[in-house]
Amino acid sequence: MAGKKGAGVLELAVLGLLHESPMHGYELRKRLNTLLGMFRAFSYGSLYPCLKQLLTSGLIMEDRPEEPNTALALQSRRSKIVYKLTADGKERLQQLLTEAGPASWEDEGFGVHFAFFSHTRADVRLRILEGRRSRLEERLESVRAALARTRERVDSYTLELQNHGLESVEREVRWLNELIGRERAEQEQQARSSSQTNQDMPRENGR
Amino acid sequence: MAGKKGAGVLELAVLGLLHESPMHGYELRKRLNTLLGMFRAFSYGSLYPCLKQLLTSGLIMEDRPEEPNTALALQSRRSKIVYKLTADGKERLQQLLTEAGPASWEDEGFGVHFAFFSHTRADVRLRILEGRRSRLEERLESVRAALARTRERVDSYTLELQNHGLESVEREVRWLNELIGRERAEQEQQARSSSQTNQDMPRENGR
DNA sequence: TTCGTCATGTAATGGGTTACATGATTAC
DNA sequence: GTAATCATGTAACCCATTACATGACGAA
Repeated sequence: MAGKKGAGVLELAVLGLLHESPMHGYELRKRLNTLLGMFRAFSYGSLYPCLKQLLTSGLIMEDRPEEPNTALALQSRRSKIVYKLTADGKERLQQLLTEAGPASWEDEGFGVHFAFFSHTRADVRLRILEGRRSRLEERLESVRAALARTRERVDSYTLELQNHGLESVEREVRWLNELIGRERAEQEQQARSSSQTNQDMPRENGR
Repeated sequence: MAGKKGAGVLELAVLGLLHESPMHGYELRKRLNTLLGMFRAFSYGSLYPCLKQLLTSGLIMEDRPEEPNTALALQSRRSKIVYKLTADGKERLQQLLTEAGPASWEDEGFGVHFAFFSHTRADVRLRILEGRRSRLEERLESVRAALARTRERVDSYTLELQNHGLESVEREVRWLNELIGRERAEQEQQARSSSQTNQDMPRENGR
């Protein structure tokens, strides 16, 4: 158990998708790439090794529905391999979904983490959104500073590029602001209704 | 000529920056990261090996300005190393700036290629912009198709993510449209003025 | 029966990061 | 004189890609 760094983004994505429903690799990859569509695309060369690794570490298992009545005794020669989560896998997924750190708000990971927000605790969601926002704001500030420093020394295409980048990020920040606002409103509403019924927020007992 | 794949994006970026003015590695990296600000950030761990490789392949050379009057006979112990392009390097840069292929319009390369558009031929610029646009439109189409297929089966966060991605890309397409429009207008104007004067005036009048 | 798609995999490679190690210069 | 920053470099590793190889299955 020492070391054994997970496959980063892919691990979460695979576990998350398999949690929604069991699947075989090929389909997994398609769902992956439509899910993340604009952000990333994985190839088989990374997916299958990842599945293999998850298998050997006991987070997923093969799940052959066994519908062999149809007179095919050896139907298993290079057929589909459907994977599903094990108990350990569910636990691992839960763990991944609970940590709100750089991995969850940097460029590589944010999309995937966001995609599974409906399985994520509300407070974690909020911290991830805020983390990403402040990350982007850092970037904005440093680029704006650089832009102010070098004003008039850059050619028009460079300027155009930096402006477009700036505007894109500003746009994402506005998007995050709106999401954060919604999350906060939701939390308040929940807090209100729970204080009404004299209950403190149940802190995610392990089910 | 056999093999010797260049260091991808970095090679172009380094050659391009050094073409504008000689620099040492540390400064190069800063300029690199402000130039590309929103898109990429390189670390020394990739920059210095790249410089080394460019050095050994003769595309850049050390350029010590030699201002040693100040009584420092051994001023060179671990001092700055300023690099500049060689003739080969300039040629290579020109070559890189002339090819309008996937490398120039895929996500990884587009920003860098665009950043040096002022050193790029007008027709190449146009083809790169159009290449990127059609690349993005492909992506839009496939995501929209997927979205239509799975409508109502996805949870709200996934939907939110996909929508945001979609809008981001649509926005970039609009940006590209405008740039392409400008480029075309410029080309037409140049064509017009050159046809106007091509009978009695020497062609090639630079401003 | 052949072609396109579904489906699973591996080996070689690649481009990059992190963490580390160290020296030089500047500001206080 | 010491801390921060400038400046150069390397080794170990990581995540993923490309290209390849193979096999099953349905439709023309």
